[in-house]
This record gives sequence, structure tokens and C-alpha cells, in this order.
Amino acid sequence: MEDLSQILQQRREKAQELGSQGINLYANDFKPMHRIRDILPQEDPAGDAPLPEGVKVIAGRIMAIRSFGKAAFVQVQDETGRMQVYVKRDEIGETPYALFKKLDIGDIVGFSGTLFRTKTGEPTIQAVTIKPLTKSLRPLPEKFHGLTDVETRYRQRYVDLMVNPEVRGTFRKRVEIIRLVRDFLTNRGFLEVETPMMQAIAGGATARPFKTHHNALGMDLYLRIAPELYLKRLLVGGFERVFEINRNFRNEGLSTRHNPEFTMLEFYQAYATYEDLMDLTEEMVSWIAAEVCGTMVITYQGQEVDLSPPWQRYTLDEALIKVARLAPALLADEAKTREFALAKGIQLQPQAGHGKVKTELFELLVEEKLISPTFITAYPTEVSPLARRNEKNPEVTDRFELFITGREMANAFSELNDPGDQRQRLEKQIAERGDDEEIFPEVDEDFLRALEYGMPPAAGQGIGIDRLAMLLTDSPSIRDVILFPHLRPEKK
RNA sequence: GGGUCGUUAACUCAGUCGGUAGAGUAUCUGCCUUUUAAGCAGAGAGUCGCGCGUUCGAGUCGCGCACGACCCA
Repeated sequence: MEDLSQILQQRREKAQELGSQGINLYANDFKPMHRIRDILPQEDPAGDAPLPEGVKVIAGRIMAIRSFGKAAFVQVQDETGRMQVYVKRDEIGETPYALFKKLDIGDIVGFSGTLFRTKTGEPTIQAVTIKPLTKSLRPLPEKFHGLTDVETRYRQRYVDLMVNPEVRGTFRKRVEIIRLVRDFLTNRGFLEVETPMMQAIAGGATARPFKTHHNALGMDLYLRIAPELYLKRLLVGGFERVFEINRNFRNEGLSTRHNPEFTMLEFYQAYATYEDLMDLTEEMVSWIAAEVCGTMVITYQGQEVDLSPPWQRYTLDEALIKVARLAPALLADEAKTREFALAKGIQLQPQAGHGKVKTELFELLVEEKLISPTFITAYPTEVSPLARRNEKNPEVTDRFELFITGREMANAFSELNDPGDQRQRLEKQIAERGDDEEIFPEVDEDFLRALEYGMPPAAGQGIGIDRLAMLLTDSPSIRDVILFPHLRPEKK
């Protein structure tokens, strides 16, 4: 107790005092009958619209008290909004008023009373009864500046949510985005499925996995880096349209765009091609934007972004020529391209081929310039181990990535379903993983066995839900759209 | 992993040239029965992120560490 700050000590003493008077500080026998949003006039609350009649019963957290000695105005907040309650001694009686005076900002309290308008027109509940429901032992952040320290906001998200309404808005939007994705795909005949998060072989992407251990089985398991190989098994099994929205885990660095666990949408459609998915993606993302933001022309960090279809489509080579202004002759010559990349400071492994070099150049010179939604197609086969080769040019795949505001938002391709080609490419990928021993070193034999039964021709896509939420909520950091982003442990 | 910046009361922030730690909000006391960041008067509240060093003396200077932000890889 002695190491508590004065303010915490005072709160605890006050709580003890109330408790010793027989007041239940954590009562749960009060049922609010109304939510704040529902009892306030929808339009122009401070106008002169008639107010709902009868007794209103609300519960919420006290966010501010303006006290006059024998009366007070209290700001009460519930999930739906905030409103004012007027507490007058002569109205509620002396004993209840004395109890009211012991309440603190931050306490959760139930009120009943009827609505009236104050001198300035604000709809206000004139309290008849007051019921303390939960005592708050910690002070809320300052009322004007609120809580702005980002570290505290992420570590104590509950306080952030309490005092920053726009943060609640962001997470409501995130929930809405996920619901709309579900609706969109479900309405098109996609089946939502769940596949393993713990996998014996961490496949479906190239990334360092997290390792864990199953005691009873005596075996190591990996948190998945992608659901891809399992969703494709479902195509083999006969589900022709499947999707999954779930967490992936990658044991890599943290940044404003990367959290170790992040939410990914993956969906697969039999008898579709990557071109079909471009159309579907345009339709889905622009529709979600219209639903969530009320417009397809959104603003992200001060930049206007028009999400109305159709979107720009370039091949990787076209993007290098048109956006990065590379000479077509240079790009066509592998040695010259390599030389150019090295001059740009790109570090290349000796086994990197022409396709890899061009992809590196794209990431360096083009990616950040793709502000408006842009599909990049014809990715080199070399960097696309799970994608189907293009029939006319086997050096590239039937694949696209989608970029918006300079960030990768989606990755999709016509799926490779030739088990022989798939085996060769997975083995090549493993052979080329270089000295990085953390990248999983094994081919998923069961996945190849599944392909040998025959997977229907299909296209599949992944969309980073966190990045989509960042875009549509105008959030600069992935931590702003993840309720509890990963942070190093707080020191004691 | 590298660079830059930050860490002072519960919150938001000042702190000059190295010389007794400051403000607003919040809290407590008194006054105040229609306020809107209510008002007036008073009071209490600090391991200046942690450690080592320089110095008669460190919130301030140096070094190291922790955590965070941004940029880079």
C-alpha cells in the first residue's frame, strides 16, 4: 500500500469507506433499460425536437462531473454514446446525494430519471435514483488532452477505448470490414472453413515460423505462416469455393506494417483464373469501402485514393518501364538488369535469376509509387513457387499482386495443380533458401499426395485484413487496427 | 541489426548557463441548485525510466542498459 501514489491511495480509502457503510461496490443487480443513443434525438440533439417521455434507466461510466455543491451535472458514457445526467439533492434526497458525492470519475453507475432540456438545450436525464455498480480505483486520463502516449494506448488498450471515441470507431470499422468480407464471399457460394493453426510443416509461404511443442505427442509444431496448403486440400476434396479469415504468425521483425500475428483472408475458387479474381477483388474492396466509408474515394494519410473500379493493371515489366522508367532494352537483358540492380544497391544472392532481380527492382523502384489501386501481373515463376505457369510464357506465372497506397494488399494466382511441377518447384525453393535455417526445410509430402489425386483448376488469393483495415480507417500503423499489438514486456 | 528522437506528478506538458522540482487537468478541503474543458479560494501529490561516471553539487553533462516512436536494412 505504501508505494501507491496519493491518488490511488485516496481512491482505495474512499472505496473502503463506502464498503464499510454496507454499499456493494460491485453490485450486479441493476438492469439498464435504455441505451444512450436510443434515448437521444437522432438529429440535432441540441435542437428543440420533442424528447422521449417516461422514466429512462441507463448505466455507464462517469466521464466528467461538474458539481455545484447541492446539484451536479454528470457525463455518463455507455457503449453507444455519452449523455448528461443532472443530479439534484432536493430531487433524489439527502442520503442518496451524500452517496453520490462519494462517486468518482471512472465509476460505473446506474441512473434512472426523466429527460429534460437544460437552458442550452442539451437533453439531460434528471436523476431520480442512482446506483453505484462498479468502483474505479484508478483515475482516468486528463479530460482535455486525453490519453495520447502511444505506448500506454497499446499496453492499456482498455483505457484507450474508454477515453478515445475514434479508437472505438476504428475497431468497429474493422469488425464491419470482416463481416462484409464474409457476406460478400458467402453470397457467392464460398464456404467458410477453419484449417490448422498448428502445423507439423509450416508451408504455403516463405517466412520464419514460430515453433512450439506438443508434450503428449513429443513433437515440435509450428504456428502457421499461411493456410494455403490446407485450403487447397479442400479443393481436392471437392469443396469448390472456400475461404478462411484467421491469424497467421511470422517470426520476423515488427514495424508499422508488420505484427507477428496478423489476420489474413484466403479464398480459393475452382474453375476460376487469376483474372477472374482481379474482377472479384475490385468489386469486393470497392463495395466494402462504400459500405464502411460511405464512398469509394477515400483519404489515406492526406492522400486521396479512388477505389472505384476498374483499377490499373500492369505486368511487372510494364510497371518497371512505365512507373520506374527503365529502358525496355535494359530490362530484356539479364546481365544489364543485374548490373543496374547492383548499382542501385540491391543485394543479390548468386543464384538469383533474371526474374528475382526484376522483382527486387520492382520492390525498390515501383511499389511505393502505386498509390491508386494497381494490379501487377506476370510475376516471374522464380519468385512464385505455388502459382501456375503462364501457358504462353512459362517464365512468368498467372499471378497478380494488388498495391494501394504503396503497400501490398493482396496476392493471388491461378493455382499450380500439376503435382510434378509443384514438387520440383518446392524442392528448388528449399534448395535455394540459402543459409537461412529458420525457413522451414521440408516439402509437405501430404500436400503433394493430395495434388496427385487431382486438384481442380482454381485461383486463390490472400488479402491482409489488417492492411485493408488500415486503409479504410486511415490508420498509419498496423498497431492502430490490432486491439492488442505485440509489445515487449513492460518492465516492473 | 543500424541511425535519430523521446521517457519529469495519475494524465498532458514546461524546466534557461549544472545550483531548493513547475503548470494545467485530475485529487482533497471550503463556497456554489441549469453546467458544457463550469467558476472562486486553499491544500496535498515526484525513485525526473534504470545504473555507473564527471562535479562541491546532475532532471540538466558523459557512458551503458530498458522501453517506445520514426527512418533505414
